[in-house]
Amino acid sequence: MNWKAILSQKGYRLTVPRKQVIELLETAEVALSPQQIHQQLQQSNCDLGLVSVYRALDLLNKLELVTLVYDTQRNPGYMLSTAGHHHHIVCQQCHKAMEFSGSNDIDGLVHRVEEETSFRVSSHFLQLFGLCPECQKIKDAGEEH
Amino acid sequence: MNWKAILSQKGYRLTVPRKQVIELLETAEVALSPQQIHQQLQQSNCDLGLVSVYRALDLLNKLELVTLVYDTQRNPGYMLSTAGHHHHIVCQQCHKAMEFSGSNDIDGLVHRVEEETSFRVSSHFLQLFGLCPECQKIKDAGEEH
DNA sequence: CTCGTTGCAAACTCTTTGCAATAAC
DNA sequence: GTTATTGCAAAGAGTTTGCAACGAG
Repeated sequence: MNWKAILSQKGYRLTVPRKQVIELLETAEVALSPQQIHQQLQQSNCDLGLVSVYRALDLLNKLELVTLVYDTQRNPGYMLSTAGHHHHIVCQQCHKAMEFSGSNDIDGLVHRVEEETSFRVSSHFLQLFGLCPECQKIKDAGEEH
Repeated sequence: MNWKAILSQKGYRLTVPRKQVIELLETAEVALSPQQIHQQLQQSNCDLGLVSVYRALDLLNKLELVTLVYDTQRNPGYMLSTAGHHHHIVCQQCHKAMEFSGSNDIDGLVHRVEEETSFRVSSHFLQLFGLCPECQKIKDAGEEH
């Protein structure tokens, strides 16, 4: 289940910009914004336009190969997605992001809210913010004495 | 616990634009974007600048008198907030938004994720999307025969 | 009277679009 | 060769900022 197969299966081409964006995201633990991706690729001597980054991310997002998350300031960040519906926890300090599967836990809540509000719930967005282990250590060390 | 008291207590002035923005939000069931607020006030012969709407909302948000929610397209919308930490359910059709209190239900999830990921969770963002009762009726009626 | 606040215009950031040149297949 | 895709430049949306004029306390 690799991205190349998915792309060509749907009639999309395996182009250099798409390859570079995916390869960068594969090495990144952190969710990256379009601008960050562009910048980092420039520094790796990949001479692609910012517009292509946007278009690659749009497509990959549409194909559910990447996921869009937000930091606490609501800046967008993209990361590779794994199968299924996932939520994300984002480090407020270094912006490292991890997926977790939380749908089961939310089902009860969704049902309660449906009863309370008479809305019919079709989707949800949940994101946690906090500190990753590394940034906790840094913070704790900084707070000593 | 009215907004006038809160404003003046903190040294902010009770100005016309702030009054108009709050009064509009008091009558609105729907979460409104800065632009929508500006437009609707213009139509009510309130001649205030869009910039003032932004600044009023910024302040009111900072004072936690209004809350910022998003629709499925990630357009921002402001609504009056009630006390405590709340989440929102937003109608995908008419953008009507309602608050619900869900923190208790999420605590278990938060603890599980903290153990799974070793992150320390400090805040979360949860928003549900769906159809409000009215839009359900419209949709169901439209789907007949 | 004083100082927070407004309104305008201009700047800014992020994102999208049109179109000719390019490259995947 | 055909057609999707790129890159540029330009447009667009939404938001922020500087500053003189204004008005709430």
